Amino acid sequence: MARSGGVTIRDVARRAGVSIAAVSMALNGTGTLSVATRARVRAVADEMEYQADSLARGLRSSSVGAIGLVIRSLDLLGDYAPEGVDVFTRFIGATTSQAMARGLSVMLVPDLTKRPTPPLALGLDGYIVDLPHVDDPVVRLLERRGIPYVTVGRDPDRPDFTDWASEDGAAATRRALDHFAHRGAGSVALVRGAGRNAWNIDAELTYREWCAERGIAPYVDEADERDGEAGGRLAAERLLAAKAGRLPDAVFCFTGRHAAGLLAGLTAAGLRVPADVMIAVASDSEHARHSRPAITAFELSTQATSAALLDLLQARMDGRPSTGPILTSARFHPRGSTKRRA
Amino acid sequence: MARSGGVTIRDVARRAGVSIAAVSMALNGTGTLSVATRARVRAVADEMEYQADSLARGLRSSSVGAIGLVIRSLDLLGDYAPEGVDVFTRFIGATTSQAMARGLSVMLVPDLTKRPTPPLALGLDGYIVDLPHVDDPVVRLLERRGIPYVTVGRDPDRPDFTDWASEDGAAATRRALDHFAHRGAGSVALVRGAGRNAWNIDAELTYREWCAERGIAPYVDEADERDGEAGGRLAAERLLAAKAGRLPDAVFCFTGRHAAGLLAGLTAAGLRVPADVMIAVASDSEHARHSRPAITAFELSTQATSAALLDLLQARMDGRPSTGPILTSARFHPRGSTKRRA
DNA sequence: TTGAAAGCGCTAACAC
DNA sequence: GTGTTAGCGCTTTCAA
Repeated sequence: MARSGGVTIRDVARRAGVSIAAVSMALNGTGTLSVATRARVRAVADEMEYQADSLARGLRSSSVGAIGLVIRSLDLLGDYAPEGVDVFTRFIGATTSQAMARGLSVMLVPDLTKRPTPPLALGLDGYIVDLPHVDDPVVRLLERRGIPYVTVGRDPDRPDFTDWASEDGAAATRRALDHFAHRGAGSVALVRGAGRNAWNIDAELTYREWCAERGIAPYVDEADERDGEAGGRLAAERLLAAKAGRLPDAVFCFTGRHAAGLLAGLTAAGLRVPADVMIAVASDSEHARHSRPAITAFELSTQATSAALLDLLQARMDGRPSTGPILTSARFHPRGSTKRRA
Repeated sequence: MARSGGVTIRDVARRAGVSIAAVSMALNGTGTLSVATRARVRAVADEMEYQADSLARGLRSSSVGAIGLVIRSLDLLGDYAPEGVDVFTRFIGATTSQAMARGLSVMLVPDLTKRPTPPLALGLDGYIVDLPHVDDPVVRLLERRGIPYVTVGRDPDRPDFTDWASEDGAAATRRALDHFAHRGAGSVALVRGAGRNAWNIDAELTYREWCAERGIAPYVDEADERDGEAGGRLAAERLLAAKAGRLPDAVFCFTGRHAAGLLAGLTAAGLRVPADVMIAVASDSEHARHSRPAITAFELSTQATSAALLDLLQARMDGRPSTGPILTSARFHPRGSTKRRA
């Protein structure tokens, strides 16, 4: 008791001289009550500042008015506030604001397949899963439990699943590669993340297509997201070792920290950016903005993506048909790292 | 039913050949059960992947394993993902990560005094209130309901309340002002936010003290946080009008957007920064970093503050005595906007 | 050492 | 129209 302030439906019923059922109906606008009773009950409830306990209500009605947000990349990173990575925190803020506007609360949930399961995690009305990876246990769990969910980026395992929204990664990748070409790059390398998610998989695909179209030999390296800048530096070393004399004219990275590490690694080896090698990154970040030179990057359309996701999720929760997938476009910010004469 | 996956305590009891009470006791380590029974029940529960429904559990035990996070500044701003403001989203990420490490879930809650009350809001175990303002209804509500809470920044109304943590605003303000003085500033103006919170109130106090110590006439202006950059531009106009011939050598702002607007306004009026006027801001942000010149700013120690708050909150929830308040120190980043010869 | 039973606060059938 | 009643899944006396 008392958790919701002491005053329960029983108190209101007593005071209004009706049954608790009448109170419930009056307040929820259900059942068949006379207008008079309904009004009187409402008045009494207001006066007593009665608030239905959402726990108890949820227990009955299987709906608590809250959704969960799982950021798979952070689960894998093992750090929910990584330095210099504001992509996720922005996304969280945007999603929260959009959800609140719809009367939904948002709960940040860490990998809910790990024990102990975060409290309330399985009681939420729905989920947004950011970047599910191949064979993702979180998606499997939600699926098995029948909890509605939508994803950021398609589920790599289920081409038929349409409840997802995402930045248009293919468009961004092409834009970056064209930008390189336009700035005189003949060969372009790619440093993708290690995570088996749509973001990494699809952008690599786009890159390979683009190379094929131009008869360029692709060079794809992979850096672990968890390694952060160090991962980028390792990629630089591998690149230098592999392509010794014939370094690519440009490198496209997927994460800000890799890009920053790559920049540092190449610079340390005596190369000049952008004169010798250009660098661009698929998602803007502190690292991209603060490197010297600043790294050309895409600013994600977080607000639009969040709104799309909530539209999709609410449709799912209400049993309406899916209108997904929904693609949003990132804004391109050319910076010093690609500043060459066209 | 089914909300937690279909398998209930009843199923486990049946399968283990015991009563549901025995299952509850076995799993919670309560009551007096034989070691054998306890073990057997646990085994069965594991095998069935049984998970207690935290809603139902909360209904009985008044504890759901989740805390709420209310960001008052965002409530007032009316926008939960304002552009160029990453202070809050960072804070949310940091708090969530720290909470998860302690087995707590975090729910982001908008102003819970507004109707309709966000679901679950009143059922949470405790709250972190970011920057309560004078006469804050959220604090009053939590107080009245007896829900444990801690605040970021002291509650301006209750000097005796010790369950708070914060950046050391006084130290930062002094540091900025000294930095100005060291760079040759004889007069310094202040542009504070309009919010009646500890952040604004205390920093103004520090500023006035600092001025008094040096016999400098204080100039304090106030810009509404909701106005963003435009608010800073208005402050610039007022400053130009008020101090016509004798402009201050430097201005200290409290928010990144005000600082950026101020910079834009002064520049538009033909003034040069930092040559004519220096600018610094109390909290780092996109605007501070991206302005030209970049604006000298303090990078808040988000992680440390979050950790401190959770320590305090857990103490409160467990009924342990308070060890607050706890102050953390922001890191100073001198940038172009104060780049004058010392 | 165990089980039966009484609720937590609420909603939704079903009687009246 | 309105009230009675049976639970939702769980914890916790209290008797056995």
